Amino acid sequence: MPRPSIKSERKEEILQAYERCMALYGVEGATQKRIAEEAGIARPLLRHHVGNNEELLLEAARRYAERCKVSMQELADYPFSGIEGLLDVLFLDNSDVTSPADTMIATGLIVVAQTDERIKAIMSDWFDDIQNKFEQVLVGLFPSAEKEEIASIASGLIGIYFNLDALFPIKKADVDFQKRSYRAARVLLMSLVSSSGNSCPGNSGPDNTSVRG
Amino acid sequence: MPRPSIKSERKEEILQAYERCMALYGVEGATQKRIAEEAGIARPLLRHHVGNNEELLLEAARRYAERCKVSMQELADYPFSGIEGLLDVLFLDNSDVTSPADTMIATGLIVVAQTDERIKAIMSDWFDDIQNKFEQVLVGLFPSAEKEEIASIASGLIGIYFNLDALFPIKKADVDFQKRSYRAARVLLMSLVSSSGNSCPGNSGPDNTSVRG
DNA sequence: TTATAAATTGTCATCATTGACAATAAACGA
DNA sequence: TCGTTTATTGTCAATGATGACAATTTATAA
Repeated sequence: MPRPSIKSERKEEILQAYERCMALYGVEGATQKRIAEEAGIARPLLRHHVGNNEELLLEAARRYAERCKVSMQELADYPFSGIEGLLDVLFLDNSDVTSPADTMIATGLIVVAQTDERIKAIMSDWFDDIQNKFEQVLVGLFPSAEKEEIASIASGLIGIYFNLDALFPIKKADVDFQKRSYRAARVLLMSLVSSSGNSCPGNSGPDNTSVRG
Repeated sequence: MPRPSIKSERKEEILQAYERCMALYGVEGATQKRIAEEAGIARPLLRHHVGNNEELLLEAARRYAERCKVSMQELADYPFSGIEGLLDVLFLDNSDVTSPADTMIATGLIVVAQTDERIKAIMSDWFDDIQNKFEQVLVGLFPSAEKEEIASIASGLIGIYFNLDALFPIKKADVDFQKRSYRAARVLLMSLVSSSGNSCPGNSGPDNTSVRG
């Protein structure tokens, strides 16, 4: 008899709007007013569907981490043919493991993690998962490579990849920067080719292909 | 006859306090109240010595970029003996090219750059300078290496280095992560050893040495 | 149709932040 | 000592953000 609850859907919409605001204005700049406008609803509904500011932030962080986990699982499950395949997925704009906005949300949440232990725990797990999934991908590509070497290259790749996304607002037009990141990532991957027994799957760069614009 | 002006000194103190607040609370979370408390002065003095919110932010961004420029110049002037010397300066905690807080300030300013063209211009120059200085260092270490290869490795190193700092709040206790970043950076540098005609300056890792705590 | 529970809207008090200005205290030269 | 300029403090209004609640509307089952 009651009116059917759409709380879960609305909550999802609100948290999505929250993420967009965090990416654009920073965590502290993502006010309820902006979130409500972005979601196209009235502000009091934020409270109704999710909760007060504290609950909003916590739920948004949880949702963000969960969303990244799903993306990373897809990455880990993807049947990469070789180094170039992985590089394309990570650095060419047709795919979307994560978006620049995602990385900017992460940097904002990491700042908050300094003063909020719950956010810190969420983001710590968030990063561990990313590291694990990158290692899984590399193990798939280089089964005979040393585990420590795999882990190091994974961390390096993540760094280069995150850096590219984090600088997107000021470097989106800088194709050279994108190419350099691509090449550096390839150098890291190539080190696994030579150290393990694999054959080299070619080393032609992205050169004239379209890069993240 | 007038009372001597200490505006420049006070301004410096205020902007330093502003940076500390940005690193801890994010750009939007760095309120005048917090800045004044951090600087140990009364809030109206912010206005007196620097200006309103807009001027505060712009001056802080300028000062930050200038400070990084100086650090980067020191890095470029440093007489590195070899790969390990550079790696130590970048990844071991006795040195301080930039601090984790600096990287967090940068990520915050980059978010603001999306909605403020002046900040965007400042941060774009900021990054170009860092890229140039890293390339200078690498040219010094590998004079015969290809220019494009130098540029790529520089970008990769910057990414790994920034990533390490950006994740500091959630990974400061994770020595493994720091070691992995170090090793990945070494792999990048080693690629220049083999591609240019240099002799290999050794490949012993940081293993049991103290890493950024 | 009607009861029920949820969604939605409207509104208000409270608090925090900012901008602005007046008033006072301090330092230095004449 | 006195005058001038600056630093510093105190204060207030305006704005914006948040939390809370009442009132209304809506959708469904009985």
